[in-house]
Amino acid sequence: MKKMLDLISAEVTKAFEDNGYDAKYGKVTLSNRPDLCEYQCNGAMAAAKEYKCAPFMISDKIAESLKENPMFSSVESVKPGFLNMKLNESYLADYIGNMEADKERLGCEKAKNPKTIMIDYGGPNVAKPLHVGHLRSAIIGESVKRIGKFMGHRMIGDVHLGDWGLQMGLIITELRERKPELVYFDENYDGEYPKEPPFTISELEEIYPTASGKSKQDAAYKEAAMQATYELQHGRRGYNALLKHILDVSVNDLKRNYKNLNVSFDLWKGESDAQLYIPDMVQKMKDDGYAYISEGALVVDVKEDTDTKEIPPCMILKSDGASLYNTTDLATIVWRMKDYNPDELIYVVDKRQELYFTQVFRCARKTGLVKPETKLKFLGFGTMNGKDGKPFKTREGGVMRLEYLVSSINEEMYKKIAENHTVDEAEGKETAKVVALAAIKYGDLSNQASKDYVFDIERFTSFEGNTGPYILYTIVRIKSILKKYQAEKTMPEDAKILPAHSESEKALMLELSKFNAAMETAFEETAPHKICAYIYDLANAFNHFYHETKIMAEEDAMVQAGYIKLLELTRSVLETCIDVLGFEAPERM
RNA sequence: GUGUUCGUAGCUCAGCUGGAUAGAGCAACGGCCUUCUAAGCCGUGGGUCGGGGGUUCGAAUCCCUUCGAGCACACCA
Repeated sequence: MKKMLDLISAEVTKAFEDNGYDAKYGKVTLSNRPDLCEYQCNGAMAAAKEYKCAPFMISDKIAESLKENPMFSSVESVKPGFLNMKLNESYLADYIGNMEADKERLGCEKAKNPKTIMIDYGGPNVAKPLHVGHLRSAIIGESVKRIGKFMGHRMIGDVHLGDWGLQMGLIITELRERKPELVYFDENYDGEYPKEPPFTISELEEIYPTASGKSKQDAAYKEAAMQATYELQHGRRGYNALLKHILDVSVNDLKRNYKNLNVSFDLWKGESDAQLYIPDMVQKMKDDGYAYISEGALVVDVKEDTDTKEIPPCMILKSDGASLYNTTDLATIVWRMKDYNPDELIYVVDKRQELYFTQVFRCARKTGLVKPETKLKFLGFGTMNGKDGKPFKTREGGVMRLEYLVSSINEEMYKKIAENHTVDEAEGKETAKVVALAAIKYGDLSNQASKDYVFDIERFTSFEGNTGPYILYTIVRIKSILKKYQAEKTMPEDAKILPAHSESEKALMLELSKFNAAMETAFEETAPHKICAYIYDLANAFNHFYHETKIMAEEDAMVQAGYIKLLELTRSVLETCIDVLGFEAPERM
């Protein structure tokens, strides 16, 4: 279905043309004065200059032309040259009826040219627990992925594990100190390595920080870890077998954690998967004359004339010849292009890495790692701060584990539920989990991704006003009426959505009609917060309607059936939206 | 120092491809549950959109300047 604004714009544009004015002035926008009208066109004021006459002379003519148009219930030309329009109720009801009939898409067309888009989010480190810093990437990335999928694109989410580098050497070294008898450390061993890992996830999570601490104190220990890293990266069998165990144990745990957040990845690739591609890539950069030695390191210049500041070159290899983060990220682009040939790559990363990614993107483009038309997008997000405006920490000042954060919010939520209703404990806990996740995700996504935001647990668990729980509550109310209707009545065969009987019903319909535009905009601007803003408006419109209209008490069966259809559509739209945001609604709350 | 992002109600945030009276939520105050879930609805108070200039018929929005804050600036990731 075409977007409502486009349909209206088409009519208004035609009126401009019929009166001899340029089509470009016919653009219609949502009204910013809902008390006066629903839609407005300001083109007459802009056109006044070109046609050298008073703006209202133009708007008067346009209004006259549109007077008989069945699309509108009123068209007015006002003061300097505004064109104010209200939609005809029957026209609107038809539009909403078509949305309701389109169960799958709810009037939102899929992209005409579907793209393959790879999205890099998550970025957890192996052997380290997820902490609050990983939350935003997961939440935002998941939502961007789902929005793209809904719009018909092929979205491929890659977790991009941090599974390479010194941290692995550290773990191996510490393990060797503790259990030197393990076969992995016997260089002469050439048999099969055991299938069972020599540690559990909790041991692993304890080993890493211990090793990291020791290496800072003890130079010899650090040297050993670096040596282990080197040997690992140069194919020592036992170490690679250990790496596999570390990965397995860690990834299983990560999957469990992400599942709790309703986040999933199509690919569980890591930095280690890119290593294979490094030698050829580096060689090619040298051969093509892009890479050269500067201050001992191999670099590629990425300066551009339009830069307002000096952009340092992109470093490919350190002066000791070792690879670094850049190398891995570039090599990751190599396999992504080779295996998936994406039209676009999106990185959902902390915004502090912006300069770094500018370098990587330019280098990839310059050296031909990607095609000229491949889009590379940096979606930087801001820091999650505590109530004091400083980076979120535990009370003791440490990094807060994500699992801990989530479970403490779950508990708070359960308390609130238990206060409000008498519920069976199992159901209450389950509901608490669902509502808590909505609170966390909506709280994050309703802010612009690029801004820092304050994560205030109290506010998030208070669930009043513009929050996830408010949206869920609205859905639950709708479900409740629908259930009741289903139990007591049968929907007439020819039931359909009727022209609005009240202002609040029309307002609800107008909000519903914005669905396709909201989804499209959110995709184009990779802006989940626009979906949040939309469903908040929609939920408000519904709640106004709800309070004014006694649906189950309605005596006219056709009118009542029309209401029910309207509610079904409202529920579908809300549920589709929260689904792309990455959470869901319970049956009751 | 250079660059960059930002500064909107007491607090947390929308609005920013220029439009008519700058919007929400929280907090404060006042109404609404014998009636589809009051996690709701209705209402009141609260603003020199950091300051100053400019462009324009018209600026929170665009440009310049200034003050203030955050962040980043090649061998970490």
